[in-house]
Amino acid sequence: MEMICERETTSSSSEIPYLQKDWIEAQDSLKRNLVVEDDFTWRLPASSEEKEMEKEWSRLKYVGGVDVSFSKDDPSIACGTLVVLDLHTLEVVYQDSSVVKLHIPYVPGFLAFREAPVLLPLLEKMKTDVHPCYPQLLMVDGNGLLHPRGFGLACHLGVLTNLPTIGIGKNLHHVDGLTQSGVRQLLEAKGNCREEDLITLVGRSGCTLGVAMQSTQGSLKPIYISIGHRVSLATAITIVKMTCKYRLPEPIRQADIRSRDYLRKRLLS
DNA sequence: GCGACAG
DNA sequence: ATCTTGTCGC
Repeated sequence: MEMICERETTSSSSEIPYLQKDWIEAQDSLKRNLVVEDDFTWRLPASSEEKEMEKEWSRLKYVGGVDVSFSKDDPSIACGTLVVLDLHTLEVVYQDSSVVKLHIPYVPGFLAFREAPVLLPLLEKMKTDVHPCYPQLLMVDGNGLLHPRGFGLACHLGVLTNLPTIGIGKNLHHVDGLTQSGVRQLLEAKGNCREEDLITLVGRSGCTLGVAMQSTQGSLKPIYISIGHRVSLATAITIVKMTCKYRLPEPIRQADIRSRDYLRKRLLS
């Protein structure tokens, strides 16, 4: 005789309500290790004559980017991709992908539990191989502090890998009273919280959660930058600007493109 | 109660 | 995330 566990069937918003409690605990637990200030050994690239005087290893050079794409036929088939770019040339110097079957659904606010298991092995592999291009900083397609509990995918990956990370969102996650229309209004009103091509995202609580940046002249649609781990917002903005040839910073864009190509090649879809 | 909700 | 063609423009 086996016990039949009664499943929750009244909730239409989630198939697995009992797990979310565990997920929230996990996020709160990991968040205790979160660092939201500059905390790294390298410095930004030299811009002038000081170049000759500096040691190469002390400068930020290897910037990683991660993304996950999905099969159009089978949405549970995912391809995680890690790329590393040379910050100076913005060329891809390392690339790795892995196709896996996912069993965890996407639930807003819990993206990390779906995507981190795909991405972490790619980073671990590089680290155990002591690869010379192991990233000094990681850009993540997903938010960091800009999250319902202040601990999005970028923070999650940062804490688990102990890497400095920056969160990049392509759409605004409505959090702490922030809305797309509100952001658009601020973008148009070239006065208040706006400085040049970016506006600070301050939630109802008064916390600064990130910035919306019009990274390219041609695109009205901003990208949303937030702290991941061990990088201040000001530094995050500086680094994102250094890598934006197009709307998305190159590490994210390249991971995105190559992830999709890899899946297409392997599944002929 | 209803709608909103990163990828 | 993914489904989708052409098209306007530098």
